[in-house]
Amino acid sequence: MVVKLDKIFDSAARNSLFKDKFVLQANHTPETIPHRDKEIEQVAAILAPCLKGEKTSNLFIYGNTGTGKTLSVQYVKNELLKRAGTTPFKLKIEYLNCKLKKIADTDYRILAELIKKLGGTVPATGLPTDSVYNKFIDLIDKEKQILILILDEVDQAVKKKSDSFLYNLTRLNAELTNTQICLVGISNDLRFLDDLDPRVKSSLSEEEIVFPPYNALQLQDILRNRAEKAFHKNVIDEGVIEKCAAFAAREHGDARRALDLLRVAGEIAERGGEKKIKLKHIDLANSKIERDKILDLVESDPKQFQLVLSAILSLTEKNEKIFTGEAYRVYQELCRKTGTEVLTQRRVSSIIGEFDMNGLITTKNISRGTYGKTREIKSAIPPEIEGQVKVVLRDALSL
DNA sequence: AGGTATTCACATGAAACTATTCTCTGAGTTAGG
DNA sequence: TAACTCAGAGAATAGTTTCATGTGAATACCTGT
Repeated sequence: MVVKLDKIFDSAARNSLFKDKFVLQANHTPETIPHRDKEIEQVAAILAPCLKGEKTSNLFIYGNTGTGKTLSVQYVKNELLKRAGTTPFKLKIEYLNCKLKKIADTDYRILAELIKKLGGTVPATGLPTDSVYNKFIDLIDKEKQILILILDEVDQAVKKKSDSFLYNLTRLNAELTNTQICLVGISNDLRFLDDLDPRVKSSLSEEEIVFPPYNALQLQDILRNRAEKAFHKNVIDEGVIEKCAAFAAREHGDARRALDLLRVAGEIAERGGEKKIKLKHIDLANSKIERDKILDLVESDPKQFQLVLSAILSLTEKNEKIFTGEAYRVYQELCRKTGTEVLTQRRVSSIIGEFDMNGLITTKNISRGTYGKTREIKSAIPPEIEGQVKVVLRDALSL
């Protein structure tokens, strides 16, 4: 055993393809952001008045995941702060990601987090929300300053709660005497603004910027840029970058996805003891990412969901087409075996609906005449992963 | 033959219920003055 | 005496059940030829 491990460690140390893997990680901030000049300029133009001590318009930014929204805004933030040292008043810019669970998915938590970032303290729990608001107001209104709040993934914060939080924030300026607040909302859901209270909507989106997805050529640039720093020279085979970009472009131009792909491909090549990243590694990486995504999803689902999925998978073995009724019967069987309580068909039906949403299965409503109307269920899990999914399910359910 | 009525096996929606998590209030505690 | 802490009451939420209503077409049942 020891000998074997030694070998592994040795080879890992010897022929590392990576120079700096961190560059490919999602949270890395590069110095240059290719193909976003126009957007960055727009953002900067809108926020620039804050350098003169004026209140800027609230800004709302849309765009799919991996289109550089967060990156661009962070970049502008840093540039503004660099300049801010020379201004006669204070300029503060706070960035907050509302999606991080357990940190900021209720207005209380978001406020608590903001207060913490601004140097105040709040008990983790126990205070009424209004008093936290007041504390927040006190804290920022103590001195004359301009505060820019960047709320990343605002849609998440609003989806859970109501939009009252945003409403309060937009009205905040009225209560402040010294400080001016500007809001920058970032969201990847284009429809998000539509089901917002009109008052909030108009006030939050005084300005709007849309970040379009990257096309394949732009993705190539981005990848080349980063690959140069991430890998040693000449480790990337001909066409690899192009293929990476093409894959990611298919996925709505998601740059994050492209970088992941390249990184995982690198890891696979390295583990295989190869000196170069080849085209086949991209394919392998693609299916690995896909596989991990599915396995994660399956693993983190609640037990009842796993039971339903097990039922569907065990039926898939036997025949191509599955109907809700059959699936429900097998599911009941499984519940009895595992000693789990049986959910109603109504619920199982909506669980199946959720699987459809996640892309684990596909369903189609069909009518079978006298034999009723039902959903035709097909597993969308690639056959080569199915085995692993089953193992995960078996472990989780201790079958 | 051609038309329409029925019927199946669920889908889909809305409301009600329930267990768990959050928020809030006031009593008790601490610490500073 | 003001500020903090904490337990328990009450509110909010997520997950589920119950009840109600809808649905497309194969089949059964007419109806007049």
